[in-house]
Amino acid sequence: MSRYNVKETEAKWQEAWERRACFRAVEDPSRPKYYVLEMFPYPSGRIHMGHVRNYTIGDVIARYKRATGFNVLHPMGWDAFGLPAENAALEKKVHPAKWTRENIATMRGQLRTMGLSVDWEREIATCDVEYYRHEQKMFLDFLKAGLAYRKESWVNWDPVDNTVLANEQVIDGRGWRTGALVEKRKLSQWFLRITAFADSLLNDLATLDRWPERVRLMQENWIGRSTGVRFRFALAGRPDTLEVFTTRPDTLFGASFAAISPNHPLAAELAAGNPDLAAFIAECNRLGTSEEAIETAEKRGFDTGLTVVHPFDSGWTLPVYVANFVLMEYGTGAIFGCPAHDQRDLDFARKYGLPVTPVVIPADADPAAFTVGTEAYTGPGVLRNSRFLDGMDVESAKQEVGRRMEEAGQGERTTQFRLRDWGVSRQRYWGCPIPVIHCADCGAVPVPEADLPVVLPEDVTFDRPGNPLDHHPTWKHTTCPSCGKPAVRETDTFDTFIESSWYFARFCSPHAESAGFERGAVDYWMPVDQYIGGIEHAVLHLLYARFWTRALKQCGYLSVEEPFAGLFTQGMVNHETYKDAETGAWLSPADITRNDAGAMVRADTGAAVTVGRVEKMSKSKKNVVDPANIIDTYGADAARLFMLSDSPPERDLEWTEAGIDGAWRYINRLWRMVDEPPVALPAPGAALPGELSERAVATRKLVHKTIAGVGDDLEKFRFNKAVARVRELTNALAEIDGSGAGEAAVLREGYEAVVRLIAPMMPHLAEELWSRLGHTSLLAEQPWPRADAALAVDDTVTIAVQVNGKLRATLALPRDMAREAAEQAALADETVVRALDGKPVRKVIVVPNRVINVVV
RNA sequence: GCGGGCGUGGCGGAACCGGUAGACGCAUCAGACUUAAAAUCUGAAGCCGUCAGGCGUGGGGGUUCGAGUCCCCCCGCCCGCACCA
Repeated sequence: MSRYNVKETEAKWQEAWERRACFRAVEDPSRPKYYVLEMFPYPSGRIHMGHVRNYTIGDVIARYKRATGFNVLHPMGWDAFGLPAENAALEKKVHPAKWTRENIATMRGQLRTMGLSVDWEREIATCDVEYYRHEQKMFLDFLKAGLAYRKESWVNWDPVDNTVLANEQVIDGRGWRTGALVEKRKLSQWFLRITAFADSLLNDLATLDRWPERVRLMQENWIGRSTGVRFRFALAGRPDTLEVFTTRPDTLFGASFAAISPNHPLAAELAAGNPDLAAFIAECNRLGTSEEAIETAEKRGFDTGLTVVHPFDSGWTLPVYVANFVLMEYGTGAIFGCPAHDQRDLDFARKYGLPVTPVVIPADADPAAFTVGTEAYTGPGVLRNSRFLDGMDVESAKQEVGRRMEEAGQGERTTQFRLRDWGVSRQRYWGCPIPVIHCADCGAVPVPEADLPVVLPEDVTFDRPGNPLDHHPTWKHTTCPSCGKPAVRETDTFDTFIESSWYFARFCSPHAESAGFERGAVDYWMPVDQYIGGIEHAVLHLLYARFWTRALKQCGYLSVEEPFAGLFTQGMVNHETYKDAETGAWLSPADITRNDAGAMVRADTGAAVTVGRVEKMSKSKKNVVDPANIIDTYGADAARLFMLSDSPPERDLEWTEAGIDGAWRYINRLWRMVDEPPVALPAPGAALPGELSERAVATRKLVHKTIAGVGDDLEKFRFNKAVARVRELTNALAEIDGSGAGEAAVLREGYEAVVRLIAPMMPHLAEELWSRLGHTSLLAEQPWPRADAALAVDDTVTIAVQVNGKLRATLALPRDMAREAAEQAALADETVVRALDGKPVRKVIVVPNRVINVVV
């Protein structure tokens, strides 16, 4: 018995595909295109199981779509700028460029062993000047279009990384990478006007019907649109006004106070002459935004002594508080409080003894008796105690107040977003230089297009904290493009989310020199038909990419608005965790073995091991399995099969030794079956004989059902079901000894079907078996098999017979049998008769080809 | 707190539109081959019961001839957001 030589075989077919350039993508307007893209990897050093899962899923889609006639673009590249390279520079004294390029080389080699149907000629790395020079140009165009601007602003400062973080990089008041408590600093920063597209980014989510619902929801919440009225209170005894934003202008006659944020300019002004207030503000800021603080923070305020005048009654004034729950970053940093209809305002009012006047009464409540206790009423109802609004519903009252405000010039109806503009300046070295020069006289001047690219210098040192670009002896010194005087370059670099905001377009023409991409190529390939990646990018990356695409469109670069027509978010790869029972130290799966008693112990010492929860593979918990080792031992196909079996792709997958063994066993079983058939098979392409045994006919039916089923499963990302179906067919084929009429021919048909159906999942094995079946063509270039629709349906069906809904028998009957005949057959069945026990039949329900229910 | 998702054998998971619950795999057990083991092959198996049969999809109720699937209430787990006026 020969054995399947994985290593040789996988290498052989990878070379064959390469030689034939099977996966090279060429624009061809006469054919329908399909762009499959997995989120490109950060070159961290080695590939991990998450990559294997991601790229396996993408490759199945790419190979399947190619076989079904699409012109497929399936590229690969590197998200190569970013902090880890600088950390490596500090820790290991390696230059970030060297570290990054070496990692890319390693990981490229590892990905190649997976046998991905990738067009490697399109490979890009975002740290190459050939890549990032184009985003410098885009940025200049955004500047001209008013989509980029500079503003002095408070930034989140990570004291460990010495860098600015975006709001979304701050989690519970801590840096997302370092976990360090974030500080506030004021710096001049570049911003991209993502809010200019807030409406479009929100509304067009509805058109993304091939995106997961929850991703759309998360983006919707992130953008956070709300409509309301922005208006100005007159401050009693002062010439200025206090501007507030409200979504409930209808409750204006229920107002009992106004409140401003501790960071509001007015608060700062008042604090200057009031030490108590200054102390209160300082305390609010100290509390910060930490998880605990928000959860338990009590509503607290400080009465400023100022009052504002009610906009519709000059004789009515409201006290102005500084309140800890009012955010400076949202709206105007000031509100009016209506306790009866807002829980926060109610908590506040109860604490400070402010009046609570209900002005919206539920339709079914008695207006005279309706009161608000400890819970604010936020539902619909009829306006009361509200003068000219009395009797209106909430919506009309909102509009009426807005209208009157606008008439009086006191305010206007507006839309407010939670989304803020995207701060893109980073005080880092390993990123794309921001193409701007600072001149003492002319200010921030864009680098002229002719002077692009601004190349990131590589001769830098990391011996001092802060940004090496800043310390570089010559790099930043230049002359002002506007006045010619000495000036300095911007030493900040771009947020690396910028590179990943347009790489999908670059893949369309990765070698274009005069522009980031050629118009014709992008028009042909974009949008990405199927994008695949982790859920962790649900908001940031995907929102930025959607924004950048809109900005590019506005600047005339391309014609699409949505970069990703379809999105699939895969689950994580998990593994059991292990700890030394005595020391509590995490142990890697490689350190564990089973002793003779079957217990988990340390392989080195034999000491007892505690088996912990199944968790996401992570270095910190040491529960990682290196895919390179797996591929080296079992081959790429086994790893790929394991990734696709059992767990649906959107769910988490538990990596187990038993699972990879199972995959390996199946590969060998299939190989043996095809390599040593029970009878000699007819030549490839030979016609089926006219006479077929009953078993042969049944097998053909299963073959064609499986072909139809697997295609359907792959279309719907049900890879686990596709695998199950193919295994079912394999089991059936293994039963056939070839002795009956026509069985040898049916075995060939069946083997070929299995081989072709597994090709997207296990391409090397499939290619090898295809060749062993006598074909000289490459399977990678063969079309997807077609199911014979006539064979894919059964002419005998198994019908369940129930008595009062309980299963009593199953009958094999011809498909589409007449109801009466089916009913007779059911009533004649022995077990059914016994179950009826002579009782009169009241009714018989017949569901054709499925079930017969006898009711007694 | 708000929003979303999930709950099926020992385990991962199937079950199209309300119609035979447990496909496929893992683990387990028995048998064959072997001096033996591994590998491989054959077979068993939701649970209770000797059989007849009964019970079973987190729990309780409902709709229906029929419910894992639909409706109501409850429990548990996971994810996202978090004072957004």
